[in-house]
Amino acid sequence: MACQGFGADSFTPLAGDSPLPILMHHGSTGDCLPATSHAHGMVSAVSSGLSLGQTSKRSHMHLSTSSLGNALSNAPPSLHYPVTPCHYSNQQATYGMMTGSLTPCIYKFPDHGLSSSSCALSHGFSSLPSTLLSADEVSGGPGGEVKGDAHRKGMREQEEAPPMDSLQIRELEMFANDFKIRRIKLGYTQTNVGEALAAVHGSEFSQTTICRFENLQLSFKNACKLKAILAKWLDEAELAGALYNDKTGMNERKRKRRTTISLGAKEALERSFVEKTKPSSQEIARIAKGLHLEKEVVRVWFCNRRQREKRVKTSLSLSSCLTKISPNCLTQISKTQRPLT
DNA sequence: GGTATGCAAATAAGG
DNA sequence: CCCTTATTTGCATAC
Repeated sequence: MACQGFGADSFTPLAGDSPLPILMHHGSTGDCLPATSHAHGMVSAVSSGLSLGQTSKRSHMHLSTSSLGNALSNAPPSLHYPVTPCHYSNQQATYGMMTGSLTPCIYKFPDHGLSSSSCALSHGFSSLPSTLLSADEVSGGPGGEVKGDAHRKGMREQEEAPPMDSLQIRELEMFANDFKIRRIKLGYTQTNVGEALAAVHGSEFSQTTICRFENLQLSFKNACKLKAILAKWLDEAELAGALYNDKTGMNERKRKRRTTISLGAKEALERSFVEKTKPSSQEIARIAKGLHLEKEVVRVWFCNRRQREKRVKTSLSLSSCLTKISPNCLTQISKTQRPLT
C-alpha cells in the first residue's frame, strides 16, 4: 500500500488552498425520505462530510508545469491528470496536467513536496508496457472486472510497476485529445459513446467516465485500460460510419448499477454506524430489511463508511501535524500514510 | 442538452 | 464469507 498512488496523489492538497482537511462528517441530517433507494428524489445531500478540505479537484493544479515538454500542446494549463485517488479529498488524483478542451494535454507530474518526489515517476501502476495497452488486453473481459482475472494478481505492487514514463503519458494525452475530436466528428456525445461501448466492451460506461477520460482525469492505469477499449470502439465506429451501435456482445451489465441511498436511509445507517461500526452479518441483514435495501448494499455501505472514518482520522492527524510544521512529522506521514494527498 | 464535478457506491485483490 | 485497502465508476447536479 503505501505510496501506491505515487506522486499524483501527493500533490493534491497542498497546492491548493486549504491544506487542512477537516472534515467532519455527519452532516446530513435531514429528514426523512423513505428509504427507498433510487433516484429521483435527490436531495442534494448536504455533503455528508468531507468537504471542507476538499480542494476542488481541479483547483489545485495550477502550475506544476513540469518539465515534460508540452510539445504539442499548447494548451493552457489547467488540468492535470489524476492518478490515484486522493484520499484526501476523496478521490481521484490525476496524474498529469492537461489543458483545456480539445487541446491536448500532457500529463505532467506534479511537483510539490510531500512525497511526490518519491513517487512521481514510478507510481504504482503496474507495468503497462505501452504495448500492453493494446486492445487485446482488454478484449478478454475488459474492464478487468471479472473476478479472477488472473493477470491482475500481484499487479498491485508498485515495485513491478514500470514507471509511467513520459512517452506513454504523452501518447495517452494525444489519444485522448484525438479521441475527442474524432468522437465529435462522428457525431457522438460522451453519453452516446458510453452506451455504444457495450458493443466492444460488453458493458457500457457512463458519460462521466468518458468525460474523465477525455480530460485526463483518470488514473494512468485506468486511462490505459480505457484507452484500449475506446480505441477499439473508435475504429469500428469510423468504419461503420454512422452511429455505430451494435450491441452485439453486450450481454448484461457487468457492473451493478449504483444504488442511490435516500437521505433518510443514510441517516438511519449513520445512526447504526454510531452504535456499531462493524455489525454482524445478521445485523446487516436486519438493517437492510428495515430500510428496504439489499443486504449487500448495506454491507458495502458499512465498509465504505469505515474507510471514510479512517480517512478522516488520518487527515485530521495530518492536519495537526502540518500545523506544527514538523519535518519529522511529514516524513513520518508520508511513510505511513500514503500520500495523503 | 452536452459536459464537468462532488461524493460515494461498487469492485478488485489480498488476508 | 467477510474484512481492509486501493481504485474504479456513476448518480445527481452544477455549469
